[in-house]
Amino acid sequence: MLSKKTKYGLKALAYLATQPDKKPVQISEIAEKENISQKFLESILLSLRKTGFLGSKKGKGGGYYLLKSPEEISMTDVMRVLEGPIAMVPCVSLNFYETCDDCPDENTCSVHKLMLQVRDSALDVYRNNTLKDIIS
Amino acid sequence: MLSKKTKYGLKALAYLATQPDKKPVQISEIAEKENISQKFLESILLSLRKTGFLGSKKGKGGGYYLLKSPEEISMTDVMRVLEGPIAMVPCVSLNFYETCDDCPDENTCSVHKLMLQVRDSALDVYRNNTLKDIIS
DNA sequence: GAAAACTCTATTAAATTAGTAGGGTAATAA
DNA sequence: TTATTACCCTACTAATTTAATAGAGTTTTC
Repeated sequence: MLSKKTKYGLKALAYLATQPDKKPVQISEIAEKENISQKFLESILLSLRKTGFLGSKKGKGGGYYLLKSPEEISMTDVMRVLEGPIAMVPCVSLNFYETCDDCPDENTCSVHKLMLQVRDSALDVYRNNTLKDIIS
Repeated sequence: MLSKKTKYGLKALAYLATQPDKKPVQISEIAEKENISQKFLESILLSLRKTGFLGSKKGKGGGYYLLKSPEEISMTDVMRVLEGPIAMVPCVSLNFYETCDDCPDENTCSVHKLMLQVRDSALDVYRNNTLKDIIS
């Protein structure tokens, strides 16, 4: 299940991407328009800023804005930052790999075999979508 | 993230699928070989029996066995029973559809658009894999 | 210098997960 | 028929994660 954090983060990014110019948008505006708890959104935007997706400007007339253009923002990167691993089990994760403590051999594990395919198919989707692709 | 329930359920099904004949296999044997808590496995096998994947036999020499041959068991069905919805958000779920309370319009929702593709790609994988395909 | 807006820390309520405990019931072989 | 084996069921719980909420603090800009 997709976490609210990811959902809200994606919506906020999409909202910023539809802005005509690069003028900062206030948290309160995004929160209201996208029906998101302002405080929760605050922490999400903060993490998107720390990971290089957003810039922020303080003071009057401040807010958040995209650091890159929407077509340069890959869903792969966004999902990894917001949701974490794309794989459904750590033993098939590219960026968050871990061995399973219960599994004696990955190569003969049926779960591994299936989840590898699921990961690849999900990666395909994310790699083929930038922020520009998903805004209406 | 894949739940342990699903993981264990898949492993148990795979274990049963590799049995030479259709002789019932005891819970204790599967639990031991696959490193699964016996009691937890018990509840998982029970749900697989109630949903028509497994048959069981009581008494001495009893246990669980597959009701169909491995190539007739689709991962789509298994995943839906063990893990629940394949979609990451209810608004793109085929079997567990729900509207999002926060979203005014699905058709213009970026999250919806992206998750629809993810669901379809996952479904593709599950539809193309039977139990037979994932056993080594 | 005051208002606007971002930043940070801490706390919490609810939900889910992954078990654990323990007894009860049914079927089979001997 | 009787002992054993193995399934069946309910209830409880510890740990973790999620989704906030509260409130104070800091920085910037007009």
